[in-house]
Amino acid sequence: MKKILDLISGEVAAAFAACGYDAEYGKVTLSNRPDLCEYQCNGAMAAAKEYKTAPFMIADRIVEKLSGNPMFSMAESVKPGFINLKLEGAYLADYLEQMQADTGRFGCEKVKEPKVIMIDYGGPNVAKPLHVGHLRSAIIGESVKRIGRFMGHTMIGDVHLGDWGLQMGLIITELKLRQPELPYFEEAYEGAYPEEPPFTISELEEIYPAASAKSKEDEAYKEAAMQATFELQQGRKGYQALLSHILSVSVSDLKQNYENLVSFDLWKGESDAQPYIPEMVQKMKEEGFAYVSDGTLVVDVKEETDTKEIPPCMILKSDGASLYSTTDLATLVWRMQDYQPDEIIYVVDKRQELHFIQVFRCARKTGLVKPETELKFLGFGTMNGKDGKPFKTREGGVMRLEHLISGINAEMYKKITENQNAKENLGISPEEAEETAKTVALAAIKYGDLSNQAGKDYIFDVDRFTSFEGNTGPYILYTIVRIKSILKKYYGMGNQIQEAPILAAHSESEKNLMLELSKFNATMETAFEETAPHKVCSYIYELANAFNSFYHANKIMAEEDENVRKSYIRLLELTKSILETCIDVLGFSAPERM
RNA sequence: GCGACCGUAGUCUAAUGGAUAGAACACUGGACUCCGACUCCAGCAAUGCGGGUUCGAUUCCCGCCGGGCGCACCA
Repeated sequence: MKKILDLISGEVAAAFAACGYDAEYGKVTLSNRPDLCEYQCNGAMAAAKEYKTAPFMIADRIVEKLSGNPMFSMAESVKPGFINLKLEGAYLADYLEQMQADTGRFGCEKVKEPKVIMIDYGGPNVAKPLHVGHLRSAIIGESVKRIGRFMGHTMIGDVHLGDWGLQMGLIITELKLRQPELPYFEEAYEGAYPEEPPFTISELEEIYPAASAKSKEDEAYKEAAMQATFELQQGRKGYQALLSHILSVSVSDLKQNYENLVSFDLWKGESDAQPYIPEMVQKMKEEGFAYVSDGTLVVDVKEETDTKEIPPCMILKSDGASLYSTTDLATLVWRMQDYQPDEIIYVVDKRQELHFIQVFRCARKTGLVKPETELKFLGFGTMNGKDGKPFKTREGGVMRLEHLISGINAEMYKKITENQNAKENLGISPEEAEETAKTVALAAIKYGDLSNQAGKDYIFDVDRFTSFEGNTGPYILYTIVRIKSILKKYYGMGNQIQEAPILAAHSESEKNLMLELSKFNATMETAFEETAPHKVCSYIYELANAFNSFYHANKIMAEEDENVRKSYIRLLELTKSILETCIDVLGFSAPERM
């Protein structure tokens, strides 16, 4: 289905053309003065210069041309040259009728040329617990993936584990110190390694920070860790076996922690890029891109238009070990080979932008990706606490993700049960309350994050996010639940709405709701094009508001005119479907009651 | 030092170069005999400073002030 703005623009553009002006000037946008009109066209002012005519003269002519057009209930020109429009109620009702008939899509067409888009998000480190820093990448990445999928693209989400750098060397070094008798450290060992890992997840989580701390104080220890990293990368068997243990223990733990939060299509890591490194490096050398500088192997990525010196992209350290850039580049090798993506989106902390500029430029220069493959850096800001500083526990440490989530679950559970006891007793059992609390808590967290522009820092305020009032996830869910409740009651009384048409609006609040509903397809499109989930959030907030205003201004079940009543119910159905579709692409869902 | 980013009501946040800068929280005042009042309605209140481009600037350009960030052998 065409977007309503395009349909309107079509009419207005035709009017411009009929008056002898360029149809391009007929572009219509949403009004920014809802008190005056619903849509506006500013083309007359832009056209004034070209045709050397006063803008309001042009606007007057266009308005005259539009008079009698069944699409509009109002078309007027306002000085200096605005063209203000209101949509005819019957036209809008018909548009919604078509939307509802378009099951599951509600008027939003899939793209004509679907792309294969890989999305690199999550980025947890093995052997380290997930902490709040991982939350944004997961939430934003998941939503971008779902929005893209809704638009018809093939979206492939890859967790891109941090499993290859110095951290692995640190763990090996520390483990060797603690359990030197293990066969993994015996270089001449020929036998099979044990199947059971020599540590549990909690031991692993303790080993890494301990090793990391030691390496900062003990130079020799750090040397050993770097040596172990290098040997692991060179394929030393015992270390490789240890790596698989670390991975298996860690990944099963990560999967558990990510459950319900996000779902990755691929569980690849940096280590999966290792097999591609030697050949990639060799090729870069042969083709003259890579050269030795200060003992390291680098590729220049400067460009003439740079306003500052962009350091070269480092491919190998002076000891021959690979590093961050190396695995990111080699990861591109297998991604191109296995999936031939048209685009790759990296959802990463914005502080890493320079690194990705280097990697992207290097990949292009050395031909790792096709020239037409788009590499996009979607940098997100820091999640701060109420004090405006990076989010910490009360003690000042890093907050584990599972603790953050369980804390909010408990908070929501409290609210739901308190409400049960206080005002409306819906007969929710403790078990249902617990499930519902999880659903609402997830919505609170995700909505709180996604309603901000990704690139900006934001304040994670538990009290605000979990509130049922204001621009919050729970408010959206409440609205959905309320609609479900009304519909349930309506159908429960044996009512049916088959064959009932959606009627033109009878009131301002109803028309406003209908106008909001009609924006669905345009919202999804821009949210995808701008990789901006926050646009979906502000849309559903406005839609929820429009619904609640309508609800208060009109009696739905008690409406006397049966046709009007049925039309109202159809609006509720459509509102519910669209809200549910939107929260689904944001990555959460609504309970039956709350 | 160099570079890029950000600066909007008390707080938090939105706005393809357009009209009177839009919400939320907080605050003030209203609305439940009724479909879920965890709701709704009304009010108060903001573009860091100074130039420039434009018919028109939160938006584009320049300078200043303020804030966090990044600058090759961590990831």
